[in-house]
Amino acid sequence: MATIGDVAREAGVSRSTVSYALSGNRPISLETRQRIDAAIAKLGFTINAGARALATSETMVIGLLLQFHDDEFPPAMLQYILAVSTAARESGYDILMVTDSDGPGAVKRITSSNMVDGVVLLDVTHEDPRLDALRAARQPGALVGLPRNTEELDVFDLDFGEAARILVDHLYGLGHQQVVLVSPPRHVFERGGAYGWRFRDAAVERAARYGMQIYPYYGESQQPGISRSLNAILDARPQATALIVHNDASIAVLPSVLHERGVEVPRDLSVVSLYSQDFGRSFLLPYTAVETSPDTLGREAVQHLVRRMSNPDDPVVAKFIEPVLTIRGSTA
Amino acid sequence: MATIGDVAREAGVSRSTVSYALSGNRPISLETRQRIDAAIAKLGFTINAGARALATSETMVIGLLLQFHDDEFPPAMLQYILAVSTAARESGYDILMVTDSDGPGAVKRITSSNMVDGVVLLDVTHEDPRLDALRAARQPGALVGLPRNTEELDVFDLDFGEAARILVDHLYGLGHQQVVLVSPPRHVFERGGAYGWRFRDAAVERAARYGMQIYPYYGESQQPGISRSLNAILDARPQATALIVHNDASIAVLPSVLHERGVEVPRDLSVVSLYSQDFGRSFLLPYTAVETSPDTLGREAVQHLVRRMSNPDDPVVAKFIEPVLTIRGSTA
DNA sequence: CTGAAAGCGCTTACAG
DNA sequence: CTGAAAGCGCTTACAG
Repeated sequence: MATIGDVAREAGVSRSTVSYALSGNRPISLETRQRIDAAIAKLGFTINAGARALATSETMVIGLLLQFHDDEFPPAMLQYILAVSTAARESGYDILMVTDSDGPGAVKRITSSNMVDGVVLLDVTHEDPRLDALRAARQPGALVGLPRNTEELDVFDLDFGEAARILVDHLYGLGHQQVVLVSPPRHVFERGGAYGWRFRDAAVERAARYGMQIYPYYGESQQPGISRSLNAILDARPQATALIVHNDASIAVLPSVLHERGVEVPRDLSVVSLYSQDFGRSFLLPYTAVETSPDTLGREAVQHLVRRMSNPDDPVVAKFIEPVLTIRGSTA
Repeated sequence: MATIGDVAREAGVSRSTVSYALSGNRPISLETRQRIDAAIAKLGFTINAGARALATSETMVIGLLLQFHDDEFPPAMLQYILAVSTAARESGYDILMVTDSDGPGAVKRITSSNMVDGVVLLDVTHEDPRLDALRAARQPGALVGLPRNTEELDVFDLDFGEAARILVDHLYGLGHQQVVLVSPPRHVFERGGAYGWRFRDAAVERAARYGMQIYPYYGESQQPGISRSLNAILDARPQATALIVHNDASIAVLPSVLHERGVEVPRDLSVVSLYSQDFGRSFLLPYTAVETSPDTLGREAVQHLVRRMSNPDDPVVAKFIEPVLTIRGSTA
């Protein structure tokens, strides 16, 4: 492999001049620049990323930490991964994707060995064990999901409380008094997926204020449990006129469950949910829903992370994406 | 950050001794080793991955190249990603995940800048433009999917031809004479997804040999097109007694389509398909099917890649995973 | 506008 | 069993 020294020799200049020509960090005369460009082309030179990283202490790599839990729904996760990856490239960064089951260990490993300039944590839980490792790291991090203690950390998430209020308001405005809520699986709550209770608690509180009856249930994440649980819930609350589904796996299955029961939306039952547009298109979900915006979220997290790398002392950010309701005519 | 020099000073030994203690590349006396371990613990030393990579020319990172096409089904892709990531960690490697839309450019970028020791390409097409870039690289690669020209490259894929024959044989053995085949979307064929025609051509040929009628169709990948196309296909071939579905998005939707049509499996129609067990569990697919084994495939690709890194002159490998039929009672 | 030299944090022949 | 030194391929103050 050609090195910067080979290029320098070929162009008849010093190595530092080649380096400066590459980085643009100081003016180079047109003639010199042309000789260097010619030498680079002739030798097929590409800069060695590792050597540059060692000299500059910048790897131009962002760590992406994720764990795939059985109670998650794959399509949703992939949306976040792609959003983060795309946004990172747009800022000139590559993605080191780490899926170790030992999350804290993974954070420590990639940060303390200086493999990355910063870290994005996906699917952050209430008491996420990775956070201490991240706080101890010299690299900054950006979280997707809301932990109990956000100290020192930049946080990005949908405003699930507001999402719940928007959906309850929407149903209340249409006169619904009896509403069933299907939450994420119990497992998600147990491992601290705060979006579960943030949504549920806000929905319950809002409904109470209006004097509505709301019946919260855990949904399931794996078939045949999903269909079974939806049927059981609907059987248990025949008087309910509306359904709020905050559960990716359940909403994906809902159309066939309702069809099988002979329930027509919105004639027999109003349905609202939360999911991204892409997700809805994959699964033919014609429901009025709050957009979950994994693209926006992933992109914001990366962009803020990149900004923080250069401005470590900026104030900590907690950004909650404004929920937007998309009316699709599934309520009456 | 503590460096190897700090550790050496703290332990009262030379930097080389610390390095050798770390790598285990030469014997160290017990006493020295203990002093070094104590110093490492005291200083919280972690080796700098970039500096080590520069000195050894080994990054311990594998590049994972993928592109997400609209005509693909997210859950299947995520299975490959996780399999590759897990297998890599088991061999001590991290994953640099690259999703650039410019695939060849991405291969060139990460290989020529020495960011990775090897590359896994997902979703390889018949005339994959990334292959030339890979052949030009000094790092080895492993492909998942079968290109026209496999020269110099290690290839891993399911044996789709054999999978087709197994399914046709199974239907023939049960006496079926009129069979509909739903292939991947037309787009997949057009961009060179060889698994589409490898399966279809083998199925057609096998059926012809038995004197069976087989009717191949392209499926769709996005709702509402998927349901619509399945209905159109079934309408067009009322005489067919069996359905072979080689299309992730279509098989996921099939249960609800058939239910809606009042078709009972296997009483009214026999159904066979290809999908992984995990995939079937996510979508409640009770069909007799060939297992697609993304886990095995991803793992094999990584393990061979790691082997090739140390043995660059081993003969090229083309490994086609043996299809295994899982009987789930959806045929009669 | 350009160059010589020190330094980033490691590894590994070479020597003892 | 251990150390001094050169080298991996860059960047960047310092000097002119």
